[in-house]
Amino acid sequence: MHNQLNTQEKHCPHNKQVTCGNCRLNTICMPVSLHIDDIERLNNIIQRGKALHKGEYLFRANDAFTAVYAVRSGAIKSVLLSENGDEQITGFYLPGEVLGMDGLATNVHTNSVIALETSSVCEIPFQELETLSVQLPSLQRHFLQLMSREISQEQKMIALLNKNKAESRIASLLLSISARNSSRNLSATSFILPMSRSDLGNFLGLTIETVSRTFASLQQKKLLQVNKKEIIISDITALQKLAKGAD
Amino acid sequence: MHNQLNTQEKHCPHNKQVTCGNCRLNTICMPVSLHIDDIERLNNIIQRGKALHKGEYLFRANDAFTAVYAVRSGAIKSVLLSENGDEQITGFYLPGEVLGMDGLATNVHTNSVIALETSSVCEIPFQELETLSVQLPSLQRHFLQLMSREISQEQKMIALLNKNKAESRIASLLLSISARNSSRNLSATSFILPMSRSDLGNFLGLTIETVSRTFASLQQKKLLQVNKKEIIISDITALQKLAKGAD
DNA sequence: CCACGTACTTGATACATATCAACTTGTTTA
DNA sequence: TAAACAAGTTGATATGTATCAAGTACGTGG
Repeated sequence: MHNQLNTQEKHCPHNKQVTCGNCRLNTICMPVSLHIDDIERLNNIIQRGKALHKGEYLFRANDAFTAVYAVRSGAIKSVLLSENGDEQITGFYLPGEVLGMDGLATNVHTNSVIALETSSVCEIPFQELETLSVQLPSLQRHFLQLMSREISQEQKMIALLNKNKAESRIASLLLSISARNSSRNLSATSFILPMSRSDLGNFLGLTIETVSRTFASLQQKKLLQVNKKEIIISDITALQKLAKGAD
Repeated sequence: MHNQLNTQEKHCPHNKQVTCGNCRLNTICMPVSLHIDDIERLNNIIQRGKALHKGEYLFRANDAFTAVYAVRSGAIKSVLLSENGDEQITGFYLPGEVLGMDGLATNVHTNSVIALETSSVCEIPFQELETLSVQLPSLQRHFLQLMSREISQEQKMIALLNKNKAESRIASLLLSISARNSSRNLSATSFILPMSRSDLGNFLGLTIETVSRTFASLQQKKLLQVNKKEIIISDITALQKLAKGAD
């Protein structure tokens, strides 16, 4: 029922004729101006349609780094486990987004990556990607840009955590998901959160109680309607103001 | 007087015969197994010895991205300015470390980069680096690894900010500087902090008062001796425990 | 040498959010 | 259907750090 909102993204695992060339997400995943036959070459190295059920791992910390992954459908989280054992969610990944570059520095993944719901991903073997990049400078450029964007995102996250209060953090996260949905031609104001309150709190550095209270407060202020994981943004301007505000 | 500790790193701006091949920092900056003539080619594209005085900008947010930079001597901070005007220090860079990749995604820098003390940097024009990378796969690899390491670092930073209290944050930062000094064959237990309390607080998400009190407390617990910016680590084991500890 | 500004320290109080606890709701298992 | 469990909500209290305020130490320029 709720899932209906996502229907247009449901991936049919038997639909094997999807290619990078005709993938609806290619403007997000690989928005690089490649010649049609270059896209074909990229297409040839990609393993499509690896399916994951909710809670399943795509890879675990300390696994060998062999590939990066593009999310095709569903939603995925990446988790860093610190020495003292507790977990830090380092990102949520939605369709069209690329993950797994954390393993590049040491050839070993530092994060574990887990499906938040039934999902599918395209696997892009790194060695082939690297080889192909040498021949296609724009592909190399694109890949560097992907990583640079990740760095920028995390820097903004650090600023968010250092300066902003609970309401502002929640507002920022909701706007981030809203914008990413919007770029996939989904509603910017009405969507289902793929993650639990606990995941949200972990990611944003808040307890689940604070997350819960903040949703209640935003709802009371008429900026949102919250029903379980279903979010309707009623006043996106106010939400944006909140997200920017130093408090 | 204090600066004596750093004497061995002081860069003589007139010493033009330093090359990548003989640079004492090349194991940190470009620890890539290049043939001797490949190092020479890298050397040829690098502009050496750009000098900066304390407080001077290397580049500013919104400047065009044209190069990355390796710190040769001194210390440098990078600062992200958010929409509401307040600043977030996103990193401190010590000799041998590479910065400036924040501009890659959009060809415009998102950070401003400022010298914390008299410093010098090597400028590595990005276009040339990119061209050379195509011919030298190990250089390309190395550059990707630099970026990946930056991502990992920032993820750890996010975890630190989300889970750890003031003492733990300060301990982590001191240990980070200690380790980086150590890798340059400087003392791991006795050094001069290049940044102000205010910079420290900004970076770690603490007020300067809290930074000050935390130093006082760590000193009282006999983990440190603090004298202005001079730090002597007395009990590095306890400090490591503090840094890991969830509180 | 003194006045001034900047960086830092120390103390008292306020506040946002963590923590602890009880409860609700929905879901799975027996 | 009941029982057990997981996820989320709501309330009362505790706590770490921000904020406000006053002061000290140091370096600079007059």
